[in-house]
Amino acid sequence: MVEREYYINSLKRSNYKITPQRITVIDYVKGHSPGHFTAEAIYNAIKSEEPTITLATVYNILKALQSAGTIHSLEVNGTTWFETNTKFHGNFVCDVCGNIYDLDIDEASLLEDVDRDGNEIKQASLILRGVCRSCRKKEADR
Amino acid sequence: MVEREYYINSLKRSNYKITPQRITVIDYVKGHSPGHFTAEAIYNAIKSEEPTITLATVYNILKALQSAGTIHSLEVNGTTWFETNTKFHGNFVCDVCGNIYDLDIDEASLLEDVDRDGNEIKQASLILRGVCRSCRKKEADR
DNA sequence: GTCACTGCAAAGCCTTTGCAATGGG
DNA sequence: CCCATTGCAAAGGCTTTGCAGTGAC
Repeated sequence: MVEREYYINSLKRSNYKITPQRITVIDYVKGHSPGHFTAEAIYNAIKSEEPTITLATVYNILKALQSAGTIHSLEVNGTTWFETNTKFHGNFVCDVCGNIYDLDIDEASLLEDVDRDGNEIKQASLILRGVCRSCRKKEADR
Repeated sequence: MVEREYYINSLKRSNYKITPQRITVIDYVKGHSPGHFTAEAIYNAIKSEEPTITLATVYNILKALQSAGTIHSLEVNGTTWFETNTKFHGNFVCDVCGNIYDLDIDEASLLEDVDRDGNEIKQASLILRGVCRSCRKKEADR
């Protein structure tokens, strides 16, 4: 598992300060990795531990973590999801239950043949949609 | 170029009615293909021709076209972009100028090795981010 | 001591909804 | 004719902003 220090050092390297609120968010996402989180879900999960924190602060922290390169984000149906898996992969979104699953995909083979046309690619995000295994099973049972 | 009839027939096949407003939107996106449009940009572009149309109606029409399978959408920085290119490809978003460019990518080679794990994949959307050729040129000139 | 961060409230942006009137099939 | 669609206004969901007070370094 990735250590708390990894997130802290990355923040420091990008000139962010280490606050208790940031530690709490780090511990939460680190403890639930790999996974996919909305700002609100994180807020609800940690507010008992950090009673004065607000949703705006959670957004602020997630932005800092993202800018430090330790988390990624993806947008699905108008809401932003964050994930600790920064290695390239596919995010499979189930249109039935809304869950998001990681799918292994080789970035090299994906991008090696791309005609970049002079553009500089810094990041790639693959979103797949469909029906997940468990929802297909439920449908079959009806 | 794809004909107007293609969009109209697709709508009919999905039991949508053909209204003047829908024709106007179809003609606009068809005439600007391939390209990437926000609902608001389409609304602004066509409101002189269709003076009573509202943004809500444009959203409604885009939803119908998407559900009929003739356009795709992607979310970037909180706003939805629509495109007529329904063949799989990468959408390269320039983080400097905000423009979106299509990149050819072979879907087969991308997905052939994926362990689908029982999930049914219906759609794939690849968003790439970075700095586009023309913005790199501008940066180099400074 | 300074400047970034927090907490709070309010605003902002994009998109959807509710509803009466209209018109396409 | 009927029901989907339109136009309008208002609401809704998610995210950001402004600002005073606090605290990390």
